[in-house]
Amino acid sequence: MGQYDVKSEVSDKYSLRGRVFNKLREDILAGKYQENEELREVVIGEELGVSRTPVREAFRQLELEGLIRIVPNKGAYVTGITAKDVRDIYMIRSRLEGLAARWATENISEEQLDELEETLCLAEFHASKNRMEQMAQMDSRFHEIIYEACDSKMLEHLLKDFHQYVSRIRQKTLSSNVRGNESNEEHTKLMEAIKAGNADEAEQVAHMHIMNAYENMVKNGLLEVYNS
Amino acid sequence: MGQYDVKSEVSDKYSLRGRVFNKLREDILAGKYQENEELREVVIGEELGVSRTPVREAFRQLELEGLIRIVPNKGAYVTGITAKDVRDIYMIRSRLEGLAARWATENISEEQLDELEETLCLAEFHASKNRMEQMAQMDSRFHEIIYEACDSKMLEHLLKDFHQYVSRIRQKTLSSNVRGNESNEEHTKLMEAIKAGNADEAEQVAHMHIMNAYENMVKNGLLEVYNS
DNA sequence: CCTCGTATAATTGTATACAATCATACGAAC
DNA sequence: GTTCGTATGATTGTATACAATTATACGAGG
Repeated sequence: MGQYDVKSEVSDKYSLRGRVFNKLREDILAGKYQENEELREVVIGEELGVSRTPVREAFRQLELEGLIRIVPNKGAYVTGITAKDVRDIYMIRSRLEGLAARWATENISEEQLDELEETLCLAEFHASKNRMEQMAQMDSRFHEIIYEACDSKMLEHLLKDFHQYVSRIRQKTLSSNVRGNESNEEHTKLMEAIKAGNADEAEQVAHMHIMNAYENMVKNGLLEVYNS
Repeated sequence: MGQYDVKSEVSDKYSLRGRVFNKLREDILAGKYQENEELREVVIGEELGVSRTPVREAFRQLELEGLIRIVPNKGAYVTGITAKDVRDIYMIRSRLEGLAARWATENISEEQLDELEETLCLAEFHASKNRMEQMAQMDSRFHEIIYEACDSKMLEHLLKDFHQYVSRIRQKTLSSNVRGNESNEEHTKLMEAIKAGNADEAEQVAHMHIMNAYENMVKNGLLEVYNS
């Protein structure tokens, strides 16, 4: 998602620009910068030991990714996330995850199905031991497998972008994850629909899964950090 | 949407980079370049009377917009669209247009509702006179009003990106538009659902509208230009 | 005739220099 | 004291110079 993009393989990792891009994205998603904090080209350049040119190019990409906002002749600022943004993302994701589940049902391979089961099993294990960090990791992996299995670079890219975007939230809300079991149950239902080849069911279950996740966040007041 | 972005206001129009970006985007969407045609930085720069720096920055953005593909140390190439890309876009759009219709139902203003009716009226007029070019313009405008009315910058940006992307197809298929009346009827149903405040109905109708548009393209063999 | 290696040219990647724009500080006028 | 205008500095925007990489041409060897 640049701020909402449609189709690219991004950022060769070994050019200076690629390194700047990846480093800044990582830092922003990790919460290193404050919202609306200004990023100066020379400062970032000095930190990474490069000139302004690759930094500027990385900035342009980060702007389209939606992570920073560039004001002409003024500067680059880290974008904030509002409660409404979070809502929008979850609603959009719910529809797209549904579609991904449908396509995954039609295209998933034996190996991917296997990995899905394995991931789910591990998630339940970690949930039972109350290891929320690892449980969340399995949760993410479960969704990623579906993105890959849906066999659409376009949809996969979109969903990964949104997922990344939302991970900024997780940074703040992970601790209070009380939805482990519920989430795993829904994953199980989804996997069974996919396994049974029931695309309509899979789409519906995946859709509701995201909607429920959002409802849960609201109910538990996890969005109240975004007051603006 | 760069290739799939999530949230940006793009490209200040008055910088050289912004001009390069807009010009190239326009040209690519208008079909000025062949698929996989190489874009050389100096050539583009000379054409527009600017140096390589703004051209390179524009390239980075166009890559994220999905209009070109950059191979490190090699060059920038205009991306092609395959029949599968078209299918993916339409399926994704069907879900997102549905969501946009839902939100529009909840947020649309009197003025916007008015403009919607007016646009629809004009579309029917042009259709009756067999003026497909103008009819298509009204069609686009109808959707745009909904994008704006849905009151979500994020969704609006996504849908406009996809719409733009798909407009490359229209360039090739507009002539054989035999769906004018059907399309207008569906628009009417959608508008009435919005007017009645029936969000569920609006989402469903908008969803089916895009699905039908796609089915129609397939049925009429309009995708056979994309053989790859 | 084909294959491979090297040399040359062309192109992209990065750094730096300069121009344009914007922010701040200071002082004059009221 | 407040307001406005100007001057200075800082920052971004663009152009150019140089480095690194890649493509092409050509010839030697088989």
